[in-house]
Amino acid sequence: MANINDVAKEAGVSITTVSRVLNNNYPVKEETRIKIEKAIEKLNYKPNTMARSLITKKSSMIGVIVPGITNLFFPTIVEAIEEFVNKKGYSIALSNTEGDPKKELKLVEELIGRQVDGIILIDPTMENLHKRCYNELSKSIPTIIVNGSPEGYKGSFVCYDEEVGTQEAFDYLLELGHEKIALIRGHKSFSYDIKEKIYKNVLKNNKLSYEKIIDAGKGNSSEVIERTQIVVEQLLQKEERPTAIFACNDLMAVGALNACIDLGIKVPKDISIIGFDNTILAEVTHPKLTSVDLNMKEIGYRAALELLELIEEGEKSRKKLILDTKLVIRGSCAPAIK
Amino acid sequence: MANINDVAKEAGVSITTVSRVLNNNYPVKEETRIKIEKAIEKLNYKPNTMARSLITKKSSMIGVIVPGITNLFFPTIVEAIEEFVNKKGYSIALSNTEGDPKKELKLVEELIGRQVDGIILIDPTMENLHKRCYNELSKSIPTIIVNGSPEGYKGSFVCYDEEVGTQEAFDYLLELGHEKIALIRGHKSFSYDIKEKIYKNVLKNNKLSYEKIIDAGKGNSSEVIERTQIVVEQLLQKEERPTAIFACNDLMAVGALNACIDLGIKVPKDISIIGFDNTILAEVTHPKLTSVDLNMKEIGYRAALELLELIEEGEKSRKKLILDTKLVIRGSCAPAIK
DNA sequence: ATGAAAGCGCTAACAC
DNA sequence: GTGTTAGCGCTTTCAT
Repeated sequence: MANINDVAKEAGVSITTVSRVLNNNYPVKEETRIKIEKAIEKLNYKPNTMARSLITKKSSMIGVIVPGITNLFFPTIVEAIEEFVNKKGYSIALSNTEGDPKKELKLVEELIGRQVDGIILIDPTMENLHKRCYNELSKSIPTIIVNGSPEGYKGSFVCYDEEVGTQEAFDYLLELGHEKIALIRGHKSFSYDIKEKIYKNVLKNNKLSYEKIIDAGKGNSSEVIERTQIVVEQLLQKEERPTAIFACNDLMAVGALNACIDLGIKVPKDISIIGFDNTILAEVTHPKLTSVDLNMKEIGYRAALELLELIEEGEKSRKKLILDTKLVIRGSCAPAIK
Repeated sequence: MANINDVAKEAGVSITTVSRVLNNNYPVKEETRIKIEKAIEKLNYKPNTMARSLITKKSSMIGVIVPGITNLFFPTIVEAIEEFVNKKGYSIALSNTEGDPKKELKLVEELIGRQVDGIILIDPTMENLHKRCYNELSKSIPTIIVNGSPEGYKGSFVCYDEEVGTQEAFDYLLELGHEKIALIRGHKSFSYDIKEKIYKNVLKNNKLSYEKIIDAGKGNSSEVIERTQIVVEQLLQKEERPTAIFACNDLMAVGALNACIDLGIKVPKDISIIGFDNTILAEVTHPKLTSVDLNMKEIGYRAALELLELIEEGEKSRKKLILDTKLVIRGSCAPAIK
């Protein structure tokens, strides 16, 4: 690969002058500029970003860390980040933790070694968050945490208000007259815990005695659908049936829906099902799922926006951004049958 | 940020020695090593990957370019790439072209400027492919093209055999006795064209006179579902109805399915629907969709494997890898009613 | 308007 | 086993 020296030689000028036309930051005689541009063209020269970054201390790279690219809503966040950041001249380095706290930490180190200008950490593990791993980090490099429990984290973050969104979903079910509501959740995660907490509050505050919490196990891909279907079928064959099911994500809602269809139970006439995350799945089922929208696109956009501000204007103060969720009403809920 | 000089000073040795314990490539006295390790720890020193790469001419970065992260199957490929490559000590830089040929070219240049060790170009635009934009590229830097039409491209690639997969799907419908098959496709793309070609061949070879090609328009997200639903509803209300629908992707298959459900047409009893791509959508509908699996995970894995081979062992010869597709039979197809 | 030279943080000859 | 030094490709003073 040709370097700046080759170009300078080819054009018969010094490397300084080449650098000047490259960066267009000092006056260069039109004639010289043209000579240099021709040389660049001829040699197919591309400036070495790394050498440049070494001096300028700016890599124009943003590190983005996700727990899993195939989780249905992360691509939306990542796309929004990429779009915004790219317009401002940055690229993204994407890493996948697979939910492993150790790998998460390792990847952060790696990104720092690569001199990224900032890091967006999407849904980091509770473990690392609780160990306060990221407080120091956020002081040494611009960092935004997305959608983690902010608990104990002293840096900037953007998240959705899971509590409010959950509450809104339950309120909707209550309005429809449901008194026997089951909750489907997955294995340990802050997100499930908080929903369970609200669920229990709702039961208490409304003096509802029916309480059923079902665990659909681990994972975020299609196997959760099958597993949910099995446990929900068991639930529905017991004597006291819920009139509504609150699923902690859309995958579980689909599983619940399939269980109903297979048992000949009509949704929403006999049972209402409400999902969470409002992924594309909610638009695919029949009936379409009523689901809580997390506004992932906006979250990605805001995270990127805040990060670039942090990078370009320095940390003025910690930013906490809590975005609204929105209940998207489709066809999977109906008034409770008395 | 501390640098190697700071560490050397702190430990009272030369930077060379520090470099040696960092890379663990030359013998260093145990005592000295410990001193240095302590200094590294104390200063929270992380080697600057860029400076290192400048010398070694190796960035350990792989550039991955996709037309859209939110397309349902790209995350699967990307994840497979990330997983493999990461084990071998590489990271990935991910860019999104949004299907724009200009942006695609720009992003390639950018990655080269960043000194990536190799590039995986997923589903590049026909436009750039036809302009032979990537023949030179593949000579100057290890490059794998995934899933493009290899036509005219002289470098290495891995793709699935769309023709065979499509043929297999049609054969399956024929076996089931279908003679009136409609095709739903989207706007111009190699992938749609090839399916249409096979479709027409099938009709000709089997002397089938029913021919219906429906265009569901652009895009790869949920709006395609709605649009397909509308056009399919129109189709089904005409006098001569197909007994089977071949959808060029799962989104379109879902749209077709929804159209049937809304019109009270039973799937698969009255109409069979076959999808393509075998995304998670195929497992979500009811009935579940019979769909052609493209083996995206394997594709990602093989692309990464071939690329690293290219990088580490040099280009021995052009590799063409054509992977098998697999028809996944679920519940959306049944024998034709006569 | 242009060039010479220093130096970003690191590795790799080469000495000792 | 350790240090000195050159230099990767570039930007940036400082001269001219």
